[in-house]
Amino acid sequence: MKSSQVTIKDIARELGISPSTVSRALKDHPDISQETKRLVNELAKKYNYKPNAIALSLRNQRSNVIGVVIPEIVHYFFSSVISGIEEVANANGYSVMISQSNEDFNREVAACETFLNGIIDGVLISVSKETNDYTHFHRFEEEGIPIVFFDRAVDEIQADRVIIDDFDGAYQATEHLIVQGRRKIVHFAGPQNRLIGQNRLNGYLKAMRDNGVVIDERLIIPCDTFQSALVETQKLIESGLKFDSIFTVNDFTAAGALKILLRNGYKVPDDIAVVGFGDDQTSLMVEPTLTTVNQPGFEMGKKAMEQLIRRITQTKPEPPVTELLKTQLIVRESSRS
Amino acid sequence: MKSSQVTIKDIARELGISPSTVSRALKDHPDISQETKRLVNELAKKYNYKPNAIALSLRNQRSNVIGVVIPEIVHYFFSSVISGIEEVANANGYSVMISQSNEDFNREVAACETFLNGIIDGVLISVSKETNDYTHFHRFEEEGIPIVFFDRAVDEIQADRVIIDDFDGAYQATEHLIVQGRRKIVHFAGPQNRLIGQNRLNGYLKAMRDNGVVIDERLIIPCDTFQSALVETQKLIESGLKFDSIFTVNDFTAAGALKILLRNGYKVPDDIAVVGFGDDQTSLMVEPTLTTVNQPGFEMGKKAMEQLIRRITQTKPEPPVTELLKTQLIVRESSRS
DNA sequence: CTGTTAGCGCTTTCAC
DNA sequence: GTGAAAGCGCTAACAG
Repeated sequence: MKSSQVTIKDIARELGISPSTVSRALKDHPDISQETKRLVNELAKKYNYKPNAIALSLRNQRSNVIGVVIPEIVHYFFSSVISGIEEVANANGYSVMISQSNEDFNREVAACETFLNGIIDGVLISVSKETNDYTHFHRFEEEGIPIVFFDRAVDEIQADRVIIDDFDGAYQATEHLIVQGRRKIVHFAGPQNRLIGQNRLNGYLKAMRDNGVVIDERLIIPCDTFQSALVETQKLIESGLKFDSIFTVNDFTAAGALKILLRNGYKVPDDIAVVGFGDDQTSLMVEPTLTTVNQPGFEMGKKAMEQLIRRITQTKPEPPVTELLKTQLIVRESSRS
Repeated sequence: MKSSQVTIKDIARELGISPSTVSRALKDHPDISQETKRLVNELAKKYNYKPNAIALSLRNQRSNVIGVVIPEIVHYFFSSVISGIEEVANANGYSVMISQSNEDFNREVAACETFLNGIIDGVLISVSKETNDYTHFHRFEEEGIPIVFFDRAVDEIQADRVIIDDFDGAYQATEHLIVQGRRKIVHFAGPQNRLIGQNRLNGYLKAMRDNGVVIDERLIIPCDTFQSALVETQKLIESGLKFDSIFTVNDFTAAGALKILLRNGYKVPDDIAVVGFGDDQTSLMVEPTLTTVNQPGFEMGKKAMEQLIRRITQTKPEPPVTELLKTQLIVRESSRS
């Protein structure tokens, strides 16, 4: 933000006309003569004139900047969401400001504080795992700044949300295994204090019941990282429990399970089938390729941003909307009989 | 950016004093009486007053916002860099605006254009693979906006850079293979219009020469994605050329090569050793685990942001600085004899 | 100790 | 068809 920017004043001075005329000429205002417009535009191009976004923001009370509060960018899913957000933002003249909470409550609050300084027109939020107090979100409501929650929503706040149909995704994945003839299906489950973990477990349970498969509680194991999957899978094998497949809460966990299975001499999918969740890039890279559930992250980002723009530009208030995005089962080698 | 924000004027009106007094009171200016300060601060707290960042930016000619132009956030490495950038930015009161080029030249130019609207104090850039024309970068120089390049720099622009010692990393990786007794080492090389691709190739070449290994040009193949590695590795095998190891420009390419090798019945590392670059999460998940070169992404982000802040706040011009970050060879199963 | 004024860059009434 | 003036929110020089 150094001083060398050309302003409307500079052009006006050089042409011996007033700033207001220049402003109008640049916006092709009908009152201005063709000749003046020509002169102004010529000079603007020559000096690479760009309207000063900050001055515009101050004047218009709109910055065309939106804020994103997101747990951790380093997950493929979240970075896909950001790409979707950016896609729609760019297409509509918005810029995107990003702040990570790193799943830490205090950082989330700090991120929201920063966004309350008047610079943003609206905010997209995915709530951190730690968060149980929602006052920092209320501040946006007070200021009249629209919020759209994505992926991780909060019931206590009246706002739009775009979320994944985790239940259905897990249901499809489990039913797929059953259709392939599997019955002793292990589930490596996510944390049960979060909806996402609950919904995926519930989808698994429902699919089992609907298909008359006996549920063995011992096959439902809390495990949601690559590292813990290495440990838990080995324990599972050594436990002597019979199982013919594993459905995991995410792809990293599946990759860990897969690795340990192979190292113990199991054939995948012949002996044990493996299904992940998320359609992370990794699912294509492991050998055999991993059956998984596609989470439309990019799509989610797009929808969330579209909804936010709708809120920012709406004239009359409308009730909050929840958009549920469908998942898609992607069958690959790790489960194909 | 709705209207409900409390301003200095509002507080002044309610207290029957002037806006300037309020402004001064809020900054604890020595001229203002304790009583007035108390009154002002009380009201400010009561109404949740926050200084309007946009007005401040316009006034100070500094926004405390920086821009980041980055190829693709969805790579673990780049998102680590962003985390590093954010870490330092937050600690110093800066906000971060992100724009992805998706390795597309036109999008990179568009991203730069947007950042030229006066909203940013400085910019961090990692150049897209496609970029061969650098005029859009020059615009920042003209406007007096400092640039720091990270990871993918450009010789044609005089600016700070924080880069990985790609040459040394590639040298170490290659020498490691040689020490393991490999001689016919394939290199899947990155684009040669980027320093990063050049340096990694050069490191490979130097290590070969230093160790008296004959260089076979046919074993140097342009290939830098998972998908292309699937194709190129198969072609390589079918070509009948003899090789005993592959060193790739990144881990995804290594993962692709690994997959095809295994599918063709090769044992890794017994028949063919594979070494990647980047220490992506994937390198641990594939089977066997992948020997790779650690790139300190988070560190890079921090250093780049620190350097940018130095530029933004510097009083007298100083010559450009290049910071070279050391890599570390991580030996895993894919190359251990 | 506090108020007035001017101005950051831009637009938009209102006036001629 | 064009200009002058006011104001978005804030601050700093200048006056008292």
